[in-house]
Amino acid sequence: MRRKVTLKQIAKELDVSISTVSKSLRNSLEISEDTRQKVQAFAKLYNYKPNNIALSLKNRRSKTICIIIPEIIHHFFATVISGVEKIANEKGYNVLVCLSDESFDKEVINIEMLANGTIDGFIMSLSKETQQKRDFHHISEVISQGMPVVMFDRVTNDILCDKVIIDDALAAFNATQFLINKGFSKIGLLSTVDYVSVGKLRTEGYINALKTNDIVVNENLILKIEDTDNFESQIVSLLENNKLDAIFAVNEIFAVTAIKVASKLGIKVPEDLSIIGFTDGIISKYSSPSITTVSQNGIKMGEKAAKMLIEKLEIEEEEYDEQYKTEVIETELVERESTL
Amino acid sequence: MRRKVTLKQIAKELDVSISTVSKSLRNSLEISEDTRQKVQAFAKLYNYKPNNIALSLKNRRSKTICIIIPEIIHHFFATVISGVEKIANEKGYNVLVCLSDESFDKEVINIEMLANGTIDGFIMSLSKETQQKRDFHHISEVISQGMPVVMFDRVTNDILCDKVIIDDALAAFNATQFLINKGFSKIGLLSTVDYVSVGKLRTEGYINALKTNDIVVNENLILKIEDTDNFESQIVSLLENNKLDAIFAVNEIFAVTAIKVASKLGIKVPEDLSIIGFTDGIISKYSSPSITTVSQNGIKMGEKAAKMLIEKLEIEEEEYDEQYKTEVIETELVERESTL
DNA sequence: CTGAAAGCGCTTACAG
DNA sequence: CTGAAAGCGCTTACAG
Repeated sequence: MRRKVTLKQIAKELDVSISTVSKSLRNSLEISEDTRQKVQAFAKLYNYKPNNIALSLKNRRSKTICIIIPEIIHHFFATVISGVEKIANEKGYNVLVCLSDESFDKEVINIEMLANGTIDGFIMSLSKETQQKRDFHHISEVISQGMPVVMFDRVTNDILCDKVIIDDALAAFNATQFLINKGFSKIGLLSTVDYVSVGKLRTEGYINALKTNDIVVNENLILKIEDTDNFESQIVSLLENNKLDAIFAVNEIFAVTAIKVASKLGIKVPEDLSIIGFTDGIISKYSSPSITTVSQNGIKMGEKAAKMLIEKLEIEEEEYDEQYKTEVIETELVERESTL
Repeated sequence: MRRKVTLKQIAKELDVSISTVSKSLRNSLEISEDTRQKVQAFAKLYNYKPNNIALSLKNRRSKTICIIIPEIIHHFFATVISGVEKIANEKGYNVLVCLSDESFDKEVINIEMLANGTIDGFIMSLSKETQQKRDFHHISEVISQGMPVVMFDRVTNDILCDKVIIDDALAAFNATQFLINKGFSKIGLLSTVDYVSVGKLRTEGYINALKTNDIVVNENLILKIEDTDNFESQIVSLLENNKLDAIFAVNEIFAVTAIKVASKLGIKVPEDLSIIGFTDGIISKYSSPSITTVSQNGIKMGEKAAKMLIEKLEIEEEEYDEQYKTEVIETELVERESTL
């Protein structure tokens, strides 16, 4: 077991100073061609690689960014990670992925643990619990210390920072309108509880679409699902008690579960019931029937978020003007088999 | 924008030495109760947090580990991450998640980038390309420098290190036997190309089960899928040209696609065709019909891998004996709707 | 009880 | 052209 070689060791072996070694390796013109060659050859032989921790300390930046997501089960978040990774790696940054598991405490711990030099900035989507508590002190704390933060998807107006979102209300409006255009009027909604920002916005879009088309909003057709574990029975009642034409679901888990429930009740999708989901994930793609859905383009969101963050990181201190932008990424409706 | 406060600044403010501040904060008994209190109060007020990078440099360990996975689309890998995160966080380690995207080069770059101080050890599953090339120099390099590596799932015998696997051949044998016990003999196999270690082993298990039961192995019923993009048509031919009783698929994407194809061809699952998949992911759970599958217990694999890695990291240098273990995690067959 | 010094591994302004 | 020194932020053995 051979330990990693350091500048010091090379200097000793070659009987020159550490400075000379360092400069040689960085191709400084100060150093004679001769020594430079000698040092570089030796370094190569011993496979020298600078210690990144030492560089981080010296430069006061680690070239690592962290993305915090609520859970990995939603494929959308996985695609955002891919987008972030892509841009970050292109620009020479590492990406640390952290999971908050929808927990406020885990979010706080992650941030506090990493904000002390380990990483240069955060990209994050709020956990459910954080959105419910509306406690964002851990985030404002970090921002006030000069660490850039970019929020995506589940964001809050209470924090000033760069954001990458989609127009959730508009996308939901369009999806609902799509169903209305097919001639449907008894349209059910499977949404989350209201404190989840995107759930709330998507619900608004749905309601707006109905109102715009003079369809009476029937609260009985709206399910706000709190617990992800046992909502199948709620959907069963919804379908049994109402003769629905269509369903709009705010994520793909809800959409695919609606399909399962329908098939058990002998309701055919799409013949008897059309279903639109949200997020173009693997479930929507591989489900039978495959699911018509609002594509969020997580890759693009991730790329954009990473770009914004790195831009902030590489800006000169003096020109840092605390201007925050909110980028809205386009969505599109991907038509598949679950709608007529 | 208030920069993070350092020991130096506290020392200056309080007119004591840096050593005194450091010791006070670490509750050293050397320091008088009085100064200790004073320093701690001040530190709290200014929300002092030690700089982790400086600590890493000093301690020559970063308390971060890295998990490299081939792709995040397979839910199995996501569950392994959860397991690793859980144990790592309990033990005060950060987790860096890297994606190799099944690419050899990305794997090499990730490892080289991080092996210089940023992280203390790796947990990894080999990329397809790496398994195909059989080039593991980047891994042996890192191991020879004294950095512990734990491989999981897609491993190789060419590298000596700790490993966490399942008995892929046995699990496949059992799944196939399960189908045979139902009275099926025309059983198709959807596998990967042979260089993917787990695909090969699962294929072996399938073949063994057939042989053990004196069923002739028919190569026409075996599909070795190379490209994940366009294999639907291959499955179509398989089903059209052969009257199958059942299918064993080595991952859930293949299994769910078989269901889709079957339903398009008017073949009913499970009435006309039973299907067993591999990996208990969200697709298997939410598919209609839901899929009977071999559960790999990714959480447990991740937990075990993290435990083994951290154990190696925290062992005293002298007692480090280069003993490598291979842990085999139990699998189980989860029966759902896709089999009779 | 307090502090100066050395060191983790590096870079760079400065002196010679 | 080469090297000693200072410094990034911390810890700790040692001196006083």
